[in-house]
Amino acid sequence: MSRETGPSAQIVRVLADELAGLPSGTRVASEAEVGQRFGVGRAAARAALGELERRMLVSRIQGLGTFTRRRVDYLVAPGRAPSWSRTLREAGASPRTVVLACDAVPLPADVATALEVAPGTRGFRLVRRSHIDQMPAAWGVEWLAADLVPELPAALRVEESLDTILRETAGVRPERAWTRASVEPAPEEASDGLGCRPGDPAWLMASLARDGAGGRPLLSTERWVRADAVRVVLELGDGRDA
Amino acid sequence: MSRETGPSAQIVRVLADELAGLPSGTRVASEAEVGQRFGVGRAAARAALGELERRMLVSRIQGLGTFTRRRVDYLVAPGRAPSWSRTLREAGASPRTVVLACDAVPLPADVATALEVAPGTRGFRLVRRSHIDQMPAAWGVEWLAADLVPELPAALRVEESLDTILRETAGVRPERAWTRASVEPAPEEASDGLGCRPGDPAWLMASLARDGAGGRPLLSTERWVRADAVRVVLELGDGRDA
DNA sequence: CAGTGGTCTAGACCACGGG
DNA sequence: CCGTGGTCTAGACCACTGG
Repeated sequence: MSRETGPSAQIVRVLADELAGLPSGTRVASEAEVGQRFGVGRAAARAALGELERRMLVSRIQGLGTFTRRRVDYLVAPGRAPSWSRTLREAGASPRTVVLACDAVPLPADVATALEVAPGTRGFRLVRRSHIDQMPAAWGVEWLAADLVPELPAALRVEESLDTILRETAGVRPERAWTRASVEPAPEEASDGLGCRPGDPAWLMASLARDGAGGRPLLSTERWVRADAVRVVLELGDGRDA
Repeated sequence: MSRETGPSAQIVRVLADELAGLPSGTRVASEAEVGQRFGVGRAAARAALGELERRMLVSRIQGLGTFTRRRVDYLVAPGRAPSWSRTLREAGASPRTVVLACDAVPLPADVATALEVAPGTRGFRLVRRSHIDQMPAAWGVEWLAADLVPELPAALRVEESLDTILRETAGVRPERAWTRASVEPAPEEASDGLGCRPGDPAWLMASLARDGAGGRPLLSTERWVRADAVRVVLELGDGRDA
């Protein structure tokens, strides 16, 4: 263990230690600065910084520089509220969500089945991107029947949280009924929405929320979540164990 | 979309298409061959092959070459059997597990608590590595009380599957009671066991199995699973939804 | 031994973002 | 405009694998 394969491995270790204590968004030395400091060429310095990015310790932005980044914990477990906004706020982050599209359309067959309504029922197709500390972190499509919140577009201009809108306007209590999650290299469609490069690891999460009172399906979502922005933790259990 | 940032992006697309149909383990062109074929230098060819590795389409082994690789699906859901071997065999893979350590020791406090026995109770600390198609895929520690299978070391020399041993020797019916899973850059400890490089994305899965009849805790595990070897899919749900 | 991937240097041009 | 990261070339040495 701890084999040295070259100078850059040592640089990675030194920089990773130094970064450990810094707040999120702090500027990190540029490739040229790292090269001068450790007496290596640009390629070695670049390899070291690239390794830090692969380990999700920094983000590198062309034209801007390299910055420390934190991963926010996002616990998904039965019985927990399905709200992205609230979950992240409780974790100390400042989530922002922007609406990219909010179209009233007939629900496609598979969505209608999941929402337990007749195919072709009017609904909303919502495409949104969520940011954490100004960085894109999640992107995806959400579907819901139109009769739940007929004035959804107007409501979204006032309140970002779909969970809150459903509670206060539709008078329902959304609960996580079903979720499927995995990690995939982001396809181009997703990396565009996430502002990352194709192939970067990302969570693909599909879920269905039901009304706590009555059990009516409320919301069907399929979202991509950047793995370098959110540490998704999934918990399956009978509740007896910590 | 589909912006061209350089020759290597095009090479990636071409090679990814060609690889898509090949069986797992097929040899892929070397860096030199790719460079000659596409008329680029070794750096560009290397970048393209590295990108394919990042996308989990190939494995690259120093001194050997580059080979296609498949990811095996591993569905984790409530009610599903917790057996690694059986789950993967059903997925069409040939799992092998080697025992790295099997020590009879007093169970440490946290494990004893999880297994609901008195601290210091005699138990087995099992360290194992699992392979899929001869490639290391999982590694980790498993704990169980010694009275369940007093002859565990001998039993493991005959039967690889801990699930089978528990069923046939201890007469219990292991069921997944609790699981926590996330994805982390593999720390050095884990990357050694997994035969990958530190920082490669890997699943960290902790779980507890209970006896289906009686509910006694049987097995507490903490395993690392290579994300490029296994496509872990987690499902939380009430069973009403597909 | 030859061939593979892993690392590095030196130098170049480009794309991007901010002043 | 300058500095940033992204890409590329040409060339070198090394570590590892198999025959």
